[in-house]
Amino acid sequence: MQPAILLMGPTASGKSALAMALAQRLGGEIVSVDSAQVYRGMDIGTAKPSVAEQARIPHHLIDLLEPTQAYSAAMFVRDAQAAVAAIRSRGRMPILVGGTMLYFKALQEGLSALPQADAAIRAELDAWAARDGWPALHAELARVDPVTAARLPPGDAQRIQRALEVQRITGLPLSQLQGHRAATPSALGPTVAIALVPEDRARLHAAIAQRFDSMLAQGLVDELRDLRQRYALAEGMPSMRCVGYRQAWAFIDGDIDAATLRERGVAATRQLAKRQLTWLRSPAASMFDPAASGLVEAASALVASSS
RNA sequence: GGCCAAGUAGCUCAGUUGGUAGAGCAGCGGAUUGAAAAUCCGUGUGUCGGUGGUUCAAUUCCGCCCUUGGCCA
Repeated sequence: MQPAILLMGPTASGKSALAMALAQRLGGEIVSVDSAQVYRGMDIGTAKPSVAEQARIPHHLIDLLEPTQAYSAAMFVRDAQAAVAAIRSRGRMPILVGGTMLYFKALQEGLSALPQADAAIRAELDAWAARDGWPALHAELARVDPVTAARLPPGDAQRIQRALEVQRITGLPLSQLQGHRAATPSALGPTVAIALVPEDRARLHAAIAQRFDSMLAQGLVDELRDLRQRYALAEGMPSMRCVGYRQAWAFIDGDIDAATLRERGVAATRQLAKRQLTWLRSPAASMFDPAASGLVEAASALVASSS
């Protein structure tokens, strides 16, 4: 079986261009590993491949949902496995490219058998937290799942909420359910992993600033205005928490001026890149095959020639 | 040219009634199991514009100089 290529790296590192070049050369199709590109209409701020690019090389897992909906790591694993299988069945090479490292990890290691999110329970927990604060929910978690509570800081709202949610739905502590992981190595088959790690942080920062400026010039703010016109969007929705959109939202509402939008958007992108680099350095990254084949040299050459 | 104000962390600023300084943001490091472009944890030595003086001790008081902004010529 042909290996699947896993191409990961921080935002603005040139992943997409490299993926296109690889797909062209190797007869591949691209699978987006990106939690933001799944939303329809969010094109500029997610640096989504253009229509022309998508016509040239087939892309998967883009434009899956309305911006009012929510995606998840589990849905990604399901969708990505299906996409990889379909690409292989056509005799082509799957090229998974993106910066959502949790998705790569979930795909490679599998997820425990846990219930999916429950909006009603989350709303209830949010109301509780608004009244008593997250430390109170952390205390509740310590009662029903001491192991998870010990692992989480009292301020980690999202994980505390998830742990309580799982406990309520199943009646079991998350820590117990997370014990065994439903690994799915066979689904992905052999892989070759390539990580694009920028050699110089200052240059990455410059590229990020330049790219955000170009998004603004392309009409990021107007794109969001149109989306808000067409959909009943709310600030807390996963799609609206994406880098750039969150800041543009505040600008449209008049909370910040244009200079602040630019400054905060660039900073948020830098912080995203930093977190992505932390993933790449972490022990979790060693789950990926040490990229040993000549593909890596070929990829490096492509990167060099394109930059 | 004269007068006034301001020069303190990358940025915006606080502060020390004289005992060499601290917030927010940024940056940096880390965590990461159905919202992950999310969520969270950790991390603050900087000729306190320069230089002379007073003092046991100056970033703080005084003189001179430099820079920036404002007002007057």
